[in-house]
Amino acid sequence: MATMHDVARLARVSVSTVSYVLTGARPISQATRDKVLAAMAELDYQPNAMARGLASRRSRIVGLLMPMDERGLGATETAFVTGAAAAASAAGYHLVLSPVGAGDVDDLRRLASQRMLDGAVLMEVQVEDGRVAALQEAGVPLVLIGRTGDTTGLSYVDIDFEQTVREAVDHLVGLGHRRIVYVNHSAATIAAGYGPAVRTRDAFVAAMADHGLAPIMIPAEDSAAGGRAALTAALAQAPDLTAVLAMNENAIFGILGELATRGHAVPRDVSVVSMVTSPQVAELAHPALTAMTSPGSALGRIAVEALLRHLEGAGDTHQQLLPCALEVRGSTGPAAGARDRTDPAGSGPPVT
Amino acid sequence: MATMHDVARLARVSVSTVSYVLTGARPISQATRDKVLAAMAELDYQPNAMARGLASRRSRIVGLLMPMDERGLGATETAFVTGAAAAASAAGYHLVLSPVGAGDVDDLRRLASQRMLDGAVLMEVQVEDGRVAALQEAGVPLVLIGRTGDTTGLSYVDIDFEQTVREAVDHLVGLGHRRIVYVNHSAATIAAGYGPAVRTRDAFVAAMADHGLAPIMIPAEDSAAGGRAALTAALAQAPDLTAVLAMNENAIFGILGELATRGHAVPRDVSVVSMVTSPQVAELAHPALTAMTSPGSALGRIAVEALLRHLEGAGDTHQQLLPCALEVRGSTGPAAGARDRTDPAGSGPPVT
DNA sequence: ACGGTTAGTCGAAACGTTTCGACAGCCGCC
DNA sequence: GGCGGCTGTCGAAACGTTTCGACTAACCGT
Repeated sequence: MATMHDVARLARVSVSTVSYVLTGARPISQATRDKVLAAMAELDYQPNAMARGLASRRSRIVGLLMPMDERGLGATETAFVTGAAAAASAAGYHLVLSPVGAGDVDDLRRLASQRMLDGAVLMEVQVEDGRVAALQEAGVPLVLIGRTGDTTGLSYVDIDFEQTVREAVDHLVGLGHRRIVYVNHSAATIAAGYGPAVRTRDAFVAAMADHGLAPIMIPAEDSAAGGRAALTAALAQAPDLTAVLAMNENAIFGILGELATRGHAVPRDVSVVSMVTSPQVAELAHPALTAMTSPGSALGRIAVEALLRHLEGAGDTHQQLLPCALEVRGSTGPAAGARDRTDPAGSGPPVT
Repeated sequence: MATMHDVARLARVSVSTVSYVLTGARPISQATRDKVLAAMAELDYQPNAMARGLASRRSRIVGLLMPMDERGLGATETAFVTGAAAAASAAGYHLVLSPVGAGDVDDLRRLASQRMLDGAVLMEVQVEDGRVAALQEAGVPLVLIGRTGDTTGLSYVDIDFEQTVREAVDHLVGLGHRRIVYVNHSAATIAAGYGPAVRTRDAFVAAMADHGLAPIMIPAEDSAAGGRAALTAALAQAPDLTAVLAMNENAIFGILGELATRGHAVPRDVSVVSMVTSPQVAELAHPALTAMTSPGSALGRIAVEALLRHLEGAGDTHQQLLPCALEVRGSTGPAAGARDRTDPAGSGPPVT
């Protein structure tokens, strides 16, 4: 394995000159540069990452911190990971995947003190998330995918849940639906302060209120069984429901199954919209799900790019919300009897 | 940030003594050890990962190399990743995620020469995979998830496709099915030498032959649309099919959708078995899919553990096949008319 | 003609570990 | 009772970079 010394000797320059050619920290004449580059090429030189990291105090490694609980990742979270990995790689950085949840603050403190990470991207951020303080104390720049409660001075990228819920509700109301049930994550998840669950809940209440409608909300465990149970509960609470808006990628199939079991046809009897969903998942259902398509890998990419900008010295915070895009597929249609009904809220007829 | 020097000074010992306490490379008296540990605790000392890596020529970082193409990862591959990350983390190693496919051999050569990786786990291994040679030349230990064509001297963990296909076919034949269609990955994927596609194809032919049955095989693009097209093709080729065995996690929902569209009830008219599938995905279908449950995160964990054993100096190769476990759910049942039929192959009646 | 920049290069000192060689003391054993 | 072999510790030399200070030569404006 060739070192800088070898390159310097072959090019008949000093080691520092070789370094300057590589880093550009000082001007180097074209002639010298060419000699050095030729020597590098001949020796097939690659800088030693550890030595570089030690001397420069920059590892060129960023961490992707995510809880690694029970069930692994959904399709949406997986897209964050691949987007982040691709962006880091494209910028010449490395991405280490660390199973560090909001609870593992001690592990994180240890990790951060090792000076292995130039910066970190946090996934699955809770409204109160100890990881933020731990990293800040260790002086590790960070960007969130998601948001804590108080985001002053913090950089984040998140889904614009307010906007997403509003569009979904508008779509359903536009189709004439009035009795709309919102199926969220589990009660425990909501209580734990999981941002998407909390924010969509509030946004749903607000969006329904804007249309003069009463919000009906049911929590669901993240599983097909949870979805079935949720739909059963929903029908008990609102037997006349005509639409379901679901936040829960895992429960949605249980909801569809239970609807089928009970003989409710989709979308004739009940319309279904899935929120924050990847197109692949939406296509799995039959009929394919009308869904709010999540920005997916773009979110991971933007987070990493913002982090790298911080590492290059940019001091400003990057705060950005991306909406999910409504993609109408086969699971939504006009509300049963919508044509016969007057529309006191004034939401116009379905736009085509 | 405290360094070893600070610890040494506080404990009134030499720097090397502190190092020996940490690494255990030489014996240290209990009294000295206690002094040093106390000093470390007081200063909240954490070793600098870069310095350690440089001096020891071991980064404690392992790479997880996977192509990062179009569609991202399926649930099964995601499980590999989380399993690998958890195992690495538990052993005090870090796991870097590198988008390096079988084609990006030059990138990999560069990465390997940087001496950042102590070892690597390869995912999505092709039958001919240039990454193996690149890593071997760079002297980077590796473990495959999957297999190349020639595995002499190579460590790998893979799914036992032969066994898995055999069990799936036995299950269907045991239910009286004779006309069984195998839906594989796309023709291009098979042609590219993607191991799972090739091995299951061969295993299906063999398993069917053992039962005296003719294999019917259809490739499918990895999408719902691909599944629909495949089923259409299958029915054209074998209108009397009673069972579908599908390798393709993405196509399976298209197959189910097309069956529903054509009025074939599952499992009354057609039984469906999904291969190498995670339980969560199997539960998404209605009825829930009878499936060969993939070892999931265990595969990633075992691969990393084998790699770390190599790094600790173990010279033997680790070659292991894990079968998928048959989990009978609602998508399989007796073949239509099976009771009236004699069974010349001697496969007994369905076991209950 | 002269101080003041600037471009270009060099040597050496970090960076924070691990590891090698040396050595002191002690034990047990022919 | 000298000797080989342990145990425990130390000092110093790596490991392969980056970066700082210094130096030379050329060039500028006056």
